[in-house]
Amino acid sequence: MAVDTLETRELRYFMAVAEELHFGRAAERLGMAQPPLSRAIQQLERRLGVSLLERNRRGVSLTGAGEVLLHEGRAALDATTAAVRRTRRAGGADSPGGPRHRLVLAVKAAGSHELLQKLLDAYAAEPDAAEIEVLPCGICEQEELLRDGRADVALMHAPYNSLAGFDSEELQTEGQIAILPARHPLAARRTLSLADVSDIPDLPLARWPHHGTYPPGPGPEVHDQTQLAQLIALGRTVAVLPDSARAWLWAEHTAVPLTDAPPVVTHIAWPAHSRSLVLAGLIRTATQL
Amino acid sequence: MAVDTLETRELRYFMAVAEELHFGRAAERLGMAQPPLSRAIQQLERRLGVSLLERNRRGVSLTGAGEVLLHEGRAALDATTAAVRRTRRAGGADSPGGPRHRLVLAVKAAGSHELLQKLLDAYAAEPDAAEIEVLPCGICEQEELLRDGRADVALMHAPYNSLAGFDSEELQTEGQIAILPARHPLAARRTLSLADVSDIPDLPLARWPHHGTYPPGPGPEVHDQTQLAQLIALGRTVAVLPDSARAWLWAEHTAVPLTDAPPVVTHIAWPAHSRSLVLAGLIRTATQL
DNA sequence: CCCTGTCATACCCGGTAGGTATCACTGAGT
DNA sequence: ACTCAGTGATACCTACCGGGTATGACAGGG
Repeated sequence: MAVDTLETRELRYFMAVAEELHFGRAAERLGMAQPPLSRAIQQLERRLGVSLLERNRRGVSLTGAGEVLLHEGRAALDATTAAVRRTRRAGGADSPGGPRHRLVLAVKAAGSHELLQKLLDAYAAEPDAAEIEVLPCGICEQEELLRDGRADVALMHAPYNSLAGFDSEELQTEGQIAILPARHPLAARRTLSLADVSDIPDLPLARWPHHGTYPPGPGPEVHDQTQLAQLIALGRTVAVLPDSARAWLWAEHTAVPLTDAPPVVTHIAWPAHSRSLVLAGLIRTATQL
Repeated sequence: MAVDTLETRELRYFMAVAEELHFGRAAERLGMAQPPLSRAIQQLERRLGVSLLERNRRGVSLTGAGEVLLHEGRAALDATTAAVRRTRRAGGADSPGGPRHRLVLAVKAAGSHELLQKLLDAYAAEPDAAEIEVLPCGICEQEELLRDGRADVALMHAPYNSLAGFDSEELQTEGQIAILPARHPLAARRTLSLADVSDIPDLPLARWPHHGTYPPGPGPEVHDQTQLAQLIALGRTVAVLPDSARAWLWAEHTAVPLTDAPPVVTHIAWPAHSRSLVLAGLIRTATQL
């Protein structure tokens, strides 16, 4: 093999070891025996001319170069699986007499429902509209879905989502509100500040998972809107959300505008290298809403 | 092999065929015989369950899925070679007693020389400064260098460079000037508009290569600043450039501010997934200039 | 009608990825 | 201190498959 190539297989092997930090478990995860895995990693290190793993007594740790390959390799593997997924999708819909591409649009479940509705309606009215599959997902998951090709385009919400690495267009800006139990004293206020709601002794701020982990804090951990709504209704927590959350308020909830919360900007985002005409049509529709 | 994997080798093979649209030439480029290449592509198509190439009599053309794989595969291959390059760099400098990472900074040759100088000086004064290798490159080449890992960070100039797919911070904004032959009548003006300089019959606008190709137009094709300077001095062309180009004007040149040209914004840009501490240090220095 | 250019098929060979058995080493527990 | 459990490395074997050569099938062009 050429000395400066890196096969997908080798990369998968290395990622498994780098994540498990244990050859045996990594081999098990890969569905193979440990010795060939050890050998494969050694060959990889020899070919790259770089030491990737520190074999200590009792376990394995990453060298500096190993850390780099862990990060860069993740991006490369994601790009590869994205290529497979998007090619398969393009091929499956590639019927004769006009390619009927289908786009997968990732949206935070129940986020900006109104905007999504308007977008889908407007796009469906376009003359050469493709089929749009809506893929609901958790917070922050859009980025991963775009990167590994499970989605082609996403609605994202700055500053909750990071637009880094994607192309995007701004769609709408909204203020944020605090959603409180209606019986709480603060619910009577006309406006609130972030400081007001972040330090209520009997009403700690709810915590959402961010890239799989919850930020530290006293508040309850919630992972969907229903859980959150219930906890607020029960007077156990308070949440800060974009204006459009008013659409699903319960009777036991009160929404109070926040004066100093950063505005939430909804973007339509897609992988920067996309060149699909279908995607371009959807983006055009979205920006003209 | 698992049915949903795509080996780097297969991707390289497909890219060669997709670009050459000819199995024989592609095989030659890959340094192999044609039959195994044909077979490899067939296996790939079978495993993906998608037809990638249309084998017409007398040649080959891409199907829709093939077009998608050509684009997505390019990104995936770039990400893979980037992983190798960056890992090698990290490993080479990984001497005991403190990793001495080295960053590669891509800059448009002779672009914003003053800013670059300030940045390098300021960064070198930092307590834990790494070594910065400056990689001069042609117009628009920064993006490619960042994508395939030959560079870690770049100075880019919106709107000439596209920041799509990268993280970036704004460093400076400057106006644009027209650089004319000093003896030309328009050189006497205090200011000019874009319309003034884009339609001078005897002085067509010079054309720079953009991603390898020249835009159409009557002006001369130039690919470096010296060529351009000479053609202007000879009274053959006019150019629109950022303010900082005043630094290298010749005696035979006259710079006239443009009133309606879009401002040029210099950014420092890096791959969105970068997590390197060394890079973070350089970026911090840059934004505090 | 042959000849040329193109991609596909048939067949063979060698390298190598992967399996099993085992070794070498080290830390923990008694 | 000795053993034992757990780790990664080594040795060796096998089977698969990636790659080569020879050739076929087919279409256009002179």
